[in-house]
Amino acid sequence: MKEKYDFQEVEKKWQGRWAAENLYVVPDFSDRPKYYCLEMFPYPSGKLHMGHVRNYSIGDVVARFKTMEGYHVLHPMGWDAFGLPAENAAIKHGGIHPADWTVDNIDNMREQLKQLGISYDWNREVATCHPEYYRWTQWLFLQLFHQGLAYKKQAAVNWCTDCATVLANEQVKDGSCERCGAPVEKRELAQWFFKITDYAERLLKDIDLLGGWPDKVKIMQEHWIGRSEGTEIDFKVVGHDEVITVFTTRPDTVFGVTYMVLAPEHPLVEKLVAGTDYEAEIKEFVRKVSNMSEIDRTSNEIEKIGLPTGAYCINPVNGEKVPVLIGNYVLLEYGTGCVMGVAAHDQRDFEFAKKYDFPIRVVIQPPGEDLDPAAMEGAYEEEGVLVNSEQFDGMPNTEAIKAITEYLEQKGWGRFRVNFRLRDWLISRQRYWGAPIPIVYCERCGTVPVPESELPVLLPREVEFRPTGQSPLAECPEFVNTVCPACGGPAKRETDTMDTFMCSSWYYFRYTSPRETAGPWDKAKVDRWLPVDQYIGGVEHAILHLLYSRFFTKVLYDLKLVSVQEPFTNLLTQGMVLKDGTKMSKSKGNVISPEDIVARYGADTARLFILFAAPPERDLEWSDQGVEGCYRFLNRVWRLVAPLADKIKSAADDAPRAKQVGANREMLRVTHGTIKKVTDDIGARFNFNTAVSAIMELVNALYQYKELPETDRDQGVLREAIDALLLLLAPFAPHITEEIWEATGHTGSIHSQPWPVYDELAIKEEEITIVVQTNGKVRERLLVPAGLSADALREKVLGEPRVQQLIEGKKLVKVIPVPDKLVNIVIK
RNA sequence: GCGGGCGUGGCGGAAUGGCAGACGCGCUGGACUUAGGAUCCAGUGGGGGCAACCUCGUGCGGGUUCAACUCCCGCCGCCCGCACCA
Repeated sequence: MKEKYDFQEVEKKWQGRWAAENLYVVPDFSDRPKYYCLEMFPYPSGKLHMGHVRNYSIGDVVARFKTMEGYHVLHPMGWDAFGLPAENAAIKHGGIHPADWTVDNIDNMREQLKQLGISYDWNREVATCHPEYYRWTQWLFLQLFHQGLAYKKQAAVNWCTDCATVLANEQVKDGSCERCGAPVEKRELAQWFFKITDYAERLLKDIDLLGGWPDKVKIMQEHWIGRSEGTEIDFKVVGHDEVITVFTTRPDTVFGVTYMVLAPEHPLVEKLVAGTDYEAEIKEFVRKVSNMSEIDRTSNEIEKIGLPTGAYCINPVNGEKVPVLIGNYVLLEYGTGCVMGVAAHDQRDFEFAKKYDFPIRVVIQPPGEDLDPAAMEGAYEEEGVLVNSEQFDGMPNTEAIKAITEYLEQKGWGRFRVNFRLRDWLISRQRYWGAPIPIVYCERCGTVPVPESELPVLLPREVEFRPTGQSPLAECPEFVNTVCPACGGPAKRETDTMDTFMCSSWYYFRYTSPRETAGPWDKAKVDRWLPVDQYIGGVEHAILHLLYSRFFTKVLYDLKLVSVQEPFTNLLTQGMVLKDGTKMSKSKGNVISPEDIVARYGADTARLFILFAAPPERDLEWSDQGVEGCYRFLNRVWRLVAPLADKIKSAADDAPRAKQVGANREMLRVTHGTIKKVTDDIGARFNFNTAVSAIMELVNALYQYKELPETDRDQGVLREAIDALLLLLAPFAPHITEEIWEATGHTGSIHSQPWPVYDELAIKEEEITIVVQTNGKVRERLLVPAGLSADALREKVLGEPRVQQLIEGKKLVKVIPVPDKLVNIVIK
């Protein structure tokens, strides 16, 4: 073994050998229990960033650990390779084709991942932009289409002005594009949607099945789905043959309605004002509102404005005529796009009514109080008893919710209804670099799905990349013009491509049979591997990717294409990598490049630091000095073993544990205690940072131990300790441990060894230092035999002269013995 | 506004309700050395004491308990998510 740790040489050597020996290639089937360890695949943006390094280092520890524990582990990697940056690069730099740009980036990043020594089965690599992959993305689209789950409709959709394409609801953040931050507008366009709302109830209910997910993510999804129970009530419009249907969660307040507000874009508005004095003003207002950016529109600061339409509608329960307005705060997308105004019992309505002088009618009376509408300073939203509500007077409002709904149903004026916040998933994108939607429009046959046998609908290579608001495919006649699969007549292809979240909603199935050509996957293989046992990635995907993937899995389950209802059993959302307290970004100039770190310290150091510096789900503060420390530690391990390697080689195979005494006994104890702690920290707690610190402590103990005179130590004990050290460290620092493993005379890769098992007997202490407290304060430490019962411990401690001194002259109130830990003596 | 998380030395962070600060960084001292920014050893929360020790200490204020960083209640601060949801 060389005297000095040359990480470059070591890492290169083993990366080459692992690849040559196919060490990480996983067979499809095995008798061993399976374990599917998956990290979110990256968008091939060019280079890995520290977030990737963290994500994949965590996954690699889990995968290697589970492999050593004897599981048949699937640990694949691939590329979320369609998407805007490639196309934007083509627009910006001319000359470079998105496909070439993407392939170059993939090659580059694959190389980086290999340099990190992550144990991927590269035979299973997939890239979503590959025709053999998107062929099946298109195939899956067709399955949804045939199920009636894919449909095209004209709708006011989110339009990113910068990306020049529509966005899904989930991709709009604070009224801006989630990706580029540009303002989002509303546009009326015909777009393809997936009916994820059909699955809203199941997506919500099955959150219960996600025991291994962080509560935070589950709550976010719950909120996003946003189930609420309420009542729909029909209000007839005076003088029109129209009905305004309103959704409310408070049908108990229906007798308190004094006006009605529609969303400006509500389809009825135009009809109600046509030909009236109000028409001009309303139309002007609607135009103004719909031209506002999403940011301004949804801002809380904005003043609530209402305009009368001149129309009136009839409250079915009391026959009252109430005015119909439009209001800028009413959202067309939610509920039925209108709100009934109950000023007395809704704070927002209250303020609105004050501003426009609508009557405030109390219909819920708080217990023991008499609300005076004139004196009210805010709405009363709590529970109470109904008043001014005819036959419902005197009923507690919680009961009235049900009773009034039943009454309305009986009369045919309304109905119980569950409403969701979740909208259908808009999957059309007016961009080039995505999977084409496999649909053809024929003048005679209408919308015709491309037959499965004609997939994939290939992306043409030669197109113009100008962001015009139309897909570049639309300007490519060779692509657009086709024949109708149904009648053979001339037809035009759909030119929108699919949201890339569609590609990433099923890739984890594809890994199980990545080269399958007869279908998207081989059912037996999918059944072998799914569900994913551990999924690891950033929280930023808490809603988008994870919700879409759950939706896909449920659809595929219903189609009997997969046998699981949920794709990911356990989810770990890793924290961000920060520098100087903030996210690394080019503009802040605080980016640390993984390449530099690997070049300077090696992959093992980089991985070790990132796992040591913080628990995985918390944010991690980057520290150059911390990296130095980890580098020092690996050097320390090297220097510990280097001079001993030859001796260890020739040591006996087994240290006779039972016979060891003194320092040897202690060394064994530390060794096995460390095995126990590290096994628990990785396997049960995912606390890699404390696992690493336990290994560091083992190394510290070994440094002490090796300084002993040779006659005082046992070669077998030393060897056992060093073997354990290497095995425990192997998932974190795979290269250096492999090198030392070989140098200490082992044959076969360390990564194929069984995980060490601790010996209960070796850990067992004969004597333990316990703490003696009086009134909860530490006063003494005593060495007592291990395993004393509570009673024996009490007697033993009270019998000690030093303890006698402590309690002398005091009144003994109580003694609490905690075996092997402490004794607390309560005295007065 | 609603929901979630966090708050512990100079720093990153440890502590199934049971010795607060493991491990690492930094710092201080020592050893080795021509030299060390290498390595090894020791020390390192505040205050007090020559010392054994004493005392205070986990954002703040209460509570439960023999015992609270940990559990409960009320605040304060920071971070994240959602946000006119009818």
